[in-house]
Amino acid sequence: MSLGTGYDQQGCYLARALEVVGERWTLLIVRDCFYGVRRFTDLREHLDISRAVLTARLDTLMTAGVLRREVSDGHPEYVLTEAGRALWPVVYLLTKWGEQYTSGPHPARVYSHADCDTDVDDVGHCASCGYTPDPADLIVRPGSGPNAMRRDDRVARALAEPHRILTPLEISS
Amino acid sequence: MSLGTGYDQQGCYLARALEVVGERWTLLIVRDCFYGVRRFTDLREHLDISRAVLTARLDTLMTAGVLRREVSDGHPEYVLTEAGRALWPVVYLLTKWGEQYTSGPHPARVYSHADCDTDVDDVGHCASCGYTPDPADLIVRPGSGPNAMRRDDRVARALAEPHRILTPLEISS
DNA sequence: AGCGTTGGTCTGATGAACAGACTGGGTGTG
DNA sequence: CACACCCAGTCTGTTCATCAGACCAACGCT
Repeated sequence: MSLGTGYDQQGCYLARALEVVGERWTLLIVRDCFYGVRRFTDLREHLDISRAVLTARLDTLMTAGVLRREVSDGHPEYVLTEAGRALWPVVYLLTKWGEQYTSGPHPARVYSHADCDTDVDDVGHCASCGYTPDPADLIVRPGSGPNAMRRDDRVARALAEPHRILTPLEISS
Repeated sequence: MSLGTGYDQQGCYLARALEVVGERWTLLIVRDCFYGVRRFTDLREHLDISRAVLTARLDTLMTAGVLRREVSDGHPEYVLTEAGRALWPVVYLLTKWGEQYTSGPHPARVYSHADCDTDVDDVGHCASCGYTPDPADLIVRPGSGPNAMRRDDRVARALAEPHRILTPLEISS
């Protein structure tokens, strides 16, 4: 996509957005970045995605301005830009939609507002504070349902602990 | 997808949601359904999608419970179910994201609350009523920017008039 | 110098999407 | 009735994307 084979409706911004985040794997990569995954190998291992495709996706996300590549102590890290962080509501709502409308009522992960320790609702609103917190002010933790923690890789194990969104995840080597 | 080649992370509801609405064309089809497009040929013509792929997508959307097929006066019509209508916030937010973060600041379409005639904001909220209206209570109209109305098919012409979302679109033959 | 880890690229096989031809049922029209 | 036309698909051969897995270069460690 994005090379002329895209949705050819230049007037429509939904089509434009989908050229960036509508390809296979892309939104899952973005979600992992929100969870604090930043390294090539960690993304690859957690998503079970081929190296070539991951490289391609990171490239389109970078040229679209969703991710930025930062080299810290020799290793590249992929971090969300402003445009990338603006995708949080989309990721959150789609996850909630999947929870409600694809079989199984047990949330795989629960999100709470760090400032007041209240779980946010289906649209990301914090009832006790009366507003919708930034993703950076949310804590993810695994839910209690049987669907929690199906995978068992280094990233999934790190996410077994409550973790603040948008902060780097500590991944055991 | 959905035939075993899907994202193989059963614990994650985002992945589940993407198996339904994450394929190429799917969300554009859903958006057109919100706009009141209901017939095979109209979808095909407006989206410039191949017949085979449109058939496949309608099938997965129906088995996922997003669309329902209703035969009225001999012709099948595809209408959004409850689960399908629940996708409105996702469609709306992604469109707004595309507007903000892919070049070009001119909204292709503008959405207003039918009850009070106020344009809704970037998260779909109506400032004068103080809540977020249902999609069925919104009116779409083309924006004034240069990006409005690039296409010129029967559906695009019908959408040149202000139109209430989720009501069938009158398409000239 | 040799080995492991990280972050990739390259290659051949498989699967999905595309354009365009074809089909089959219903609907007017002469 | 015969005929054309429209609508909603299916079928086919080609092109393009994805996949698994091999390969490779840079760096660090011992």
